[in-house]
Amino acid sequence: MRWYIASMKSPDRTQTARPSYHHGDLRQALLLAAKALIAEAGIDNLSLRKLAERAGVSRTAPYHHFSDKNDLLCAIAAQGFRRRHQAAQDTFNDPSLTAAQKFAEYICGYVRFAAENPEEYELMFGRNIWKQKHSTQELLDVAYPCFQHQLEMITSWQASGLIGGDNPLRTSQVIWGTVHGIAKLLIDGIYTDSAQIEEVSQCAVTLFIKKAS
Amino acid sequence: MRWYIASMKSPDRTQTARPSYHHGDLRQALLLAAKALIAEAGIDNLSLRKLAERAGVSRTAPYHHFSDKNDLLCAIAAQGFRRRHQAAQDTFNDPSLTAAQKFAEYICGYVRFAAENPEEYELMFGRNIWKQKHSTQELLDVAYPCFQHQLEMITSWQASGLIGGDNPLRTSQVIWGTVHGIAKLLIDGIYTDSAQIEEVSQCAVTLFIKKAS
DNA sequence: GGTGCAATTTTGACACTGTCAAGATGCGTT
DNA sequence: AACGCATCTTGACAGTGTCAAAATTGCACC
Repeated sequence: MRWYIASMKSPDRTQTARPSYHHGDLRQALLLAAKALIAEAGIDNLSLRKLAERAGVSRTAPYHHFSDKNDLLCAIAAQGFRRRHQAAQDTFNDPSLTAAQKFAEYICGYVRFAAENPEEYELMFGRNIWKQKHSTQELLDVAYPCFQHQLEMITSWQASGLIGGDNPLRTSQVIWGTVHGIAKLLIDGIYTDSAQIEEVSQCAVTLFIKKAS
Repeated sequence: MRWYIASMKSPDRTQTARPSYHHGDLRQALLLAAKALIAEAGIDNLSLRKLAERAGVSRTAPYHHFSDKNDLLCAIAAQGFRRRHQAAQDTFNDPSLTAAQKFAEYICGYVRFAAENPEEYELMFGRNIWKQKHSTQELLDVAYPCFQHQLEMITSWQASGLIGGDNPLRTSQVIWGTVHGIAKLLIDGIYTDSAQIEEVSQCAVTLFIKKAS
């Protein structure tokens, strides 16, 4: 009966009211609540304690579903990679687009994705996650194919003569760097005018595409 | 005489032994000690308390020289901007270099600077500093001319026909994005092999320089 | 030389964080 | 019905940034 009292104290549970002492699907509820909290106040203001309270459980309950705070963040980042990977594959496999259109959509779509989900993108590429051994195996398993797919796309565009360069790996590293850098400068508030996103992306496209001259 | 006892407890003071109760130049000592600590254990592991202990003062002493932890970090970041700005100016004003050489040196030098001072670079562009109103006036005063100078350099290279694009602002935003992105991916450990730095930078140079054909 | 002021430093305290250990609770299986 | 195990809670600890009030000292002025 104790949980009922706790439920009265914090009725603002992201998920539906817990039907019993055991939550049922706390892991999912935590992920949802975490994303909500991050969207409200940013990553820096996310604490496991606030998160637990939001989910209507005690402080240490999350530790039975995530070994660590970092583990939770990696799980959210993994979701982001899945979404981005799916979107990139969709445009690349769209038969109604020319190679040039696909390339332009890759560049603009990448930056747009980061601009529309700044906190999630920050999580996906935050230094705390990738530096050293902080990344979960799940994150690696999801992120690596995403990186690989990027490499394949750019390599194919280069092979078809759409863009310049000679070494495919190096070229794709540069282009990835470009979109990543634009996204970062934008998210971090250094490119203050976020209305210019599309223009900057478009400029990048024209700079990389080889002129047919 | 209390300070003497304190001095015995933590003799590892970055600066020389404090000659009196008043430190003399605690602000400078704190900046030095902070950079040392960051170099040892990274930004995330820097706490004001450890820093104060390292400098041989009490926990709250730093608050009389920096209003905030963020204020301290901004001061370190400002130093980084000054160094980078100086280096960029030096190469740009070097009369023994051609425009193409200057451009290549700008790209490679930028990435090299970030790779050689990863923590400082992280500080200079960390989201916590630029997001919202977290940046000090001093930081703005130092960083803005640095950004401006970058814009001028790239604009001049574009005007001389060395690199493509039409809108100077957009072009320089893309190129800055490229070097920033490469640097970030490198620092955050996503481009694992740091021996490729120069190759990637060089590839970026060749991708941007207009072929004389 | 003594005195008072202002700069500097310290001690104490508070709220908050991540995380561990030990106990409580309830579901599923035997 | 009873046991085991996954799940959740309470209690606790070390660490963090930061504020308020007290202590210490250097310096200018009489």
